[in-house]
Amino acid sequence: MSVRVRFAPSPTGPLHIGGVRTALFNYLFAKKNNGKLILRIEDTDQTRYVEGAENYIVEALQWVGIEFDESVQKGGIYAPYRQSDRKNIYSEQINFLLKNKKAYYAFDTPEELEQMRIHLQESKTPVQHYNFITRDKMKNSFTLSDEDVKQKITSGEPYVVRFDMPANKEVIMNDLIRGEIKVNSSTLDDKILFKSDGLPTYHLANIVDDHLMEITHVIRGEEWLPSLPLHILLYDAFGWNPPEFAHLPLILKPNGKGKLSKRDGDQGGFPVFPIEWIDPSTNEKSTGYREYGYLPQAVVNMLALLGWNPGTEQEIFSISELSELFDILKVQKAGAKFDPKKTKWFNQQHLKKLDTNALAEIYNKDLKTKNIDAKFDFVAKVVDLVKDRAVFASDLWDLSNYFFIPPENYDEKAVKKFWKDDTLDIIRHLHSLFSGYNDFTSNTIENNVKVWIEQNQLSFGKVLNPLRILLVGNTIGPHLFDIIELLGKEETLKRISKGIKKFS
RNA sequence: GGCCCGGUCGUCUAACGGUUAGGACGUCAGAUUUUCAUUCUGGUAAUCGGGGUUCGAUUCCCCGUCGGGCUGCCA
Repeated sequence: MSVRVRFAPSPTGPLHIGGVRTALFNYLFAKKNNGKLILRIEDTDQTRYVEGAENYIVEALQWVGIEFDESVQKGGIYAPYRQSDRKNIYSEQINFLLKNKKAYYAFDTPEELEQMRIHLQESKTPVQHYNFITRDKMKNSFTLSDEDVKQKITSGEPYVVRFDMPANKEVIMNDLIRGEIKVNSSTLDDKILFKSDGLPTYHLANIVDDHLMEITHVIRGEEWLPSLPLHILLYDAFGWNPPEFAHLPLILKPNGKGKLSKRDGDQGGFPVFPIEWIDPSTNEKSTGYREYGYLPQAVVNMLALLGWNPGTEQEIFSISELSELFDILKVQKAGAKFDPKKTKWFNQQHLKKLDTNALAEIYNKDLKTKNIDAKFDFVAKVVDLVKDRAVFASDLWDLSNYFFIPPENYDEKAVKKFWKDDTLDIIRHLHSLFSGYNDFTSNTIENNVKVWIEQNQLSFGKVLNPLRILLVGNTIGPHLFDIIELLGKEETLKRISKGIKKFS
């Protein structure tokens, strides 16, 4: 049987970076096993519907490079792929469970349920659930006569359908990552499978769809582990074979206390969403990895190694390398704390691997938004010179803006440190020296200047630092003579003259 | 409270039951450099605690402890 896995997000807001990792692991697993990856939208909670969330999910996943074989957009033979479009399927399936006494009707109001919970809490019962004990005191198929139930339903009274959770049954499960897990069903509850709004809950919908869509492996977050026994029992109730399960460890806050959340990103100054999200109700904007300047391949690399590794000492991978190497059995059991610093390092590494033209392409777009129209060749040369010191593509501007705009001011500290009484004379000499050069290439100028420095018994620092200040505005940047060559004779002399005027 | 899952440097992690417990990020120091950055070299630092099993436990078992998740007509 060929592998079929799914990523099943709920369109209740932007996709969290943890969700992206779950999608990634599904993708890698599918690729590794020559299987298919399905995107299924789980929108059975209409009260939590958020405008734009579904589009966001699709765009975000596309950005990181996760492609689906079947989805709402792409279609497929198991369509529809949006749960709100599959309502009739769930009603049919819930009737099957009802008919076979695996599920039952319940008419308790939210207030009555709340009462029950308070009661159980006060009585300090060890297991505080709507279950085989407490249901005898509630309004449901067990306590009401068949006629009453029928009457209530036909009269339009709201009802839910609950799972008839058996008592004292050892449920033995297997998880690809964690191994065997045992739970006694008496600690579980009669979960609602079908809501009074006519839609299924996640529990019902995901079992029905996974079965109908012939999903072979369910790879999802660890937060689903507690409902695994329910799911197994549901497959059993339907008489279906369950797929294999793998529950991924959670991504934790950098300090390790709890799941990573949006707040952590705001406080720690790092994104937790793949791409920018603007909350439609508050207009609040959250910057994404994309807007922050992260490369998608770096995000993928970082995410893949958060909770998994191939067992070698290699750290930098492309998504296709990961697809080759991925092994679900090697996924870590413990939650992994998110490390913003290492994430930056991953980006730096991938930025370095990027070829100059590709990076220049990105930078050129950036320049255009700043209304700077430079020749591509020139941009590429600039990029080549400064790319080693960039962590983000967005660093490029800070690193090289002086190539496009002459410095307006000179850094005060740098001036104070390097501009001495005799500096102006030296700079004047350099100006006339440069004016005489016809060959304005880095090496030639460097050799000439060095000879001149030695002849006049000056030091490099004394000459080159002030010169750098006039050309760059500060004592930073790549090899000075490379800068000079790129700037060209005319521009170099212009900047020196400007400096002479300023300091005269 | 109940149920479930976890615990190797600060962080991500490696280690057929036998290793001087390895690598990476970070950090610190040094080297290189006209500057900043890069780069290079080196240092730093860990098996949660207690019992077992074993000739020998990071590794297997039990207890404790700590951490996390779940406990909704949410997913």
